Amino acid sequence: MGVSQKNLITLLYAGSAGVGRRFRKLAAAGSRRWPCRAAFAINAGLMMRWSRSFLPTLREAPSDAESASHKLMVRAGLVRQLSAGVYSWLPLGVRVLDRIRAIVREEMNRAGAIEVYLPVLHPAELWKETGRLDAYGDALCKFTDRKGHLNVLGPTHEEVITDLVRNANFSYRDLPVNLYQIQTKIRDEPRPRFGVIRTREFIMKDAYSFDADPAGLDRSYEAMYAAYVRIFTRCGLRFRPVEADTGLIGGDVSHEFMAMADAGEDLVVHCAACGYAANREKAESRAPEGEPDAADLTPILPPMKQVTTPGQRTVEQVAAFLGVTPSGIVKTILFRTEQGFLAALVRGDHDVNPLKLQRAARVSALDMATADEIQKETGGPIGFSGPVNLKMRILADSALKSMKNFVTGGNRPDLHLINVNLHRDFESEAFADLRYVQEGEACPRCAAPLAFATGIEVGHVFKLGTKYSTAMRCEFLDGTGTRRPMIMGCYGIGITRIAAAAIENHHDDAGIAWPKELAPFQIEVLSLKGKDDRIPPLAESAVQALEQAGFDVLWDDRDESPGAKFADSDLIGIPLRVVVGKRTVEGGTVDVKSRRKPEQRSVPVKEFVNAVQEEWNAYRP
RNA sequence: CGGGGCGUAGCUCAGUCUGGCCAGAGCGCUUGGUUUGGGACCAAGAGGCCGCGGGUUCAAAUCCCGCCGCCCCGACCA
Repeated sequence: MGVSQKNLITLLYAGSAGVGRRFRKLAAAGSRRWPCRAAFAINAGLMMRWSRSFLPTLREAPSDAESASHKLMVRAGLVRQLSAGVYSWLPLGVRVLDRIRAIVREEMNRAGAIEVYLPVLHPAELWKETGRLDAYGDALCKFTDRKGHLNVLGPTHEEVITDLVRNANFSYRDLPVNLYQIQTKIRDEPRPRFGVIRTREFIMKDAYSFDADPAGLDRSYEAMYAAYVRIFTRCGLRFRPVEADTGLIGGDVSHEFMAMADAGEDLVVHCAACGYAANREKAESRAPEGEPDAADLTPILPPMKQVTTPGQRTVEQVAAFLGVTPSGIVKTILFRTEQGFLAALVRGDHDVNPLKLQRAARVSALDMATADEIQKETGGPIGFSGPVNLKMRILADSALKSMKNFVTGGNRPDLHLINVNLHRDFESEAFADLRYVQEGEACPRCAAPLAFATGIEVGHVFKLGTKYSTAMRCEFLDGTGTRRPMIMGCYGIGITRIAAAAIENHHDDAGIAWPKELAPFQIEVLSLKGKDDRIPPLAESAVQALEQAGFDVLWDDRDESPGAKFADSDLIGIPLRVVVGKRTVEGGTVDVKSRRKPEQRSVPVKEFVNAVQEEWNAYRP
């Protein structure tokens, strides 16, 4: 008790001096021990006064917010919505974006990628070259300029980067090259949702690699994959790389990086036993073993029979009507392709996966047939299609191999067939995996049951091959003097999405608890002034001591009640909190608290910078 | 694109079904005072094209028509 204010201020500074000097010395010596902190040691950390910034916190979440991250981002004053899927970023949010961008830059540069900055405004001609002006669909924002030229607001940048590289006139000696940018993308999403997770305007890091041969692409891809693991680890995300489908383009490798969270839009199929993970489009399951081929049993099978099923269109209706289970029914789904119509056969309780079907059928476009088309092609109405006497390509899911005496549509109104059997009653052109897996099925690698989980796609790496380089003649001269298309890869990261995913992964009822590397500030100093005018100068000296130690500090210097400050502090989720108040004046101590721990430490002022440093080192992730 | 819901103060919402005092509350904001270690208290205030346009009516936040905006669910499995 009764330490004079001057002494306290002196002590607060003294506590920092050692740390500050140590950082300076290390920086001067070019030490690699604290590469990230070196700059801060020379130029002290940054300080912001709450009262002079723009940090509008809200006690209540806006009514249109649904997910935890959406509510908290608005309440903590990180973002404000302007219109559907369009957000303004406020100072605290901007600082989070800065941290994410810094991590991404560091890791991309470390992986050998080179930063560029490409336009958002693209001439439509470029998009015509690859056919994507039409193929991209309604999500592409277009407008006509004053000269009457059609322009595109870039939703992605394959065309622009490919144009840039083809005009650079690279030879094989210049390859590989990997160019990246951090840029705002515009996509007219049909349904923006979950706050900043799916928006019409968002920040993305996109990288494009150009290689001379497939082995080079493999190396580029692996370098990006490794960089992504580092990036999402540093961002503190609970993530998992999952196998993803690439469609028919090249038939190559693709992985999505999913932050596992309830607010996720994507379904991840994974195996706890062996680590297999894939998205819903790509996921497979192990076929049951030892099933007899239906053909072997043909002689003892009962004859196929027609049954009247008035108005029974869906699998559920037919199953109930005939007293069978959906797994005893075969669904016949018609698709329109560029080569005409084809029928996909799957078990009644299974669902056709158009991507797998497209691949198996080797067609480039696939659309479900309309009711009119079904009537015309099968002779029967929708709901009564079947493979018997059907005159078109028929592909069957592998699960049909072990089925016998099943039910199908009869291609006539109110008619189904029972005791239908493969080979005897109809033929399938091929058997293949044509369906989505279901939860609990056997893992394709180890046969353990597969589990489902939702995730937020925060990154995607993709072996493009030569789709764009061929279409746009992005070529290089190889060692023999031959012109060859470059082999491309593309690699995206949703910058704005990471902020939301990090909050989904790190929050509690009171608010956000930022991962160490994403926090907008490292320390928040609360001054609980009351009527004591000696406290603000003490708080300021504490802030300065922390700055000198290299920390970025937010100082809540507002004239608010303690309760309001504590509540806001928990809400915005700065990792470490330092309280300067009555106890500092009376007892010569400040309170240091980690956002991740329930209790706080009371430490003498002369030791407080070291205590903060200790807590900072212990803060995970 | 289909279905559902909502639109009243900066935020959360009541009032609308059953038309009728000056359109309300809490939070936030301003001023004064009292408070000050977990969203303080008292008092006085400011703040509304009741989403927009049209109609019905003596009278519309409220009823009718049209439009716009926002949110949620779904997007064809025969």
